[in-house]
Amino acid sequence: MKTQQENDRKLIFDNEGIKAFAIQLKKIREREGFTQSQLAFESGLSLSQIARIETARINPTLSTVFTLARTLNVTLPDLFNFELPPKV
Amino acid sequence: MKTQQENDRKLIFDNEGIKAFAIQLKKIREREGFTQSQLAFESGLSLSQIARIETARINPTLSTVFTLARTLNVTLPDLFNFELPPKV
DNA sequence: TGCTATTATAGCACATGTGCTATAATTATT
DNA sequence: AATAATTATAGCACATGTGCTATAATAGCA
Repeated sequence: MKTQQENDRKLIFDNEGIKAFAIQLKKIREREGFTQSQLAFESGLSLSQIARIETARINPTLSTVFTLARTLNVTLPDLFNFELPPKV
Repeated sequence: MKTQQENDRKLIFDNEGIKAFAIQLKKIREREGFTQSQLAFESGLSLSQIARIETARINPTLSTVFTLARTLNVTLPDLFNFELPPKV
């Protein structure tokens, strides 16, 4: 019976970066005049996923982020125009 | 017995975007003078993961990408300074 | 040509992202 | 306050990202 993390694999979850992205997404979404619901519908992503991203509960994939950028009609440098906080 | 995809869940895998990012990462990595191996070691990511990203085999998470940006010492707008291809 | 460094593949196990559905909590509107 | 709109949580199932290890393929270089 294996207990959790009995080995040495270390997964990275970048809390600081994920939080910063959450704030940025919310800012851009509101700037572009979308509700979470609209963004979900138009992007094909699920509403729960949008909420999870904006509350920094999850670590989204690039595919998800790219889909958001396309739907919001913003460039990647615009969407990623924020300072990446240092790892704590 | 469930067969694959007997339901309607559609997962997005943004082939075009992932490929564009693969090219960009390789470009930036070489520009910054890293081998895949060095980048892996210094970032704490696995070498296989770096290779998988640069060959567009996988859809990395933001945490992974943020870790790469920090190690390569580039800003996010720099790392994401490429055109997102339209979804086909 | 061989040797070495570098990059790419492969397979496994585990962790987790995502869709879906439902519900709760919060915020805006009247 | 009451209602509606919006956002946040939760739980499940499935797909897949990631680390690890090993090996193969390729590229540079003597």
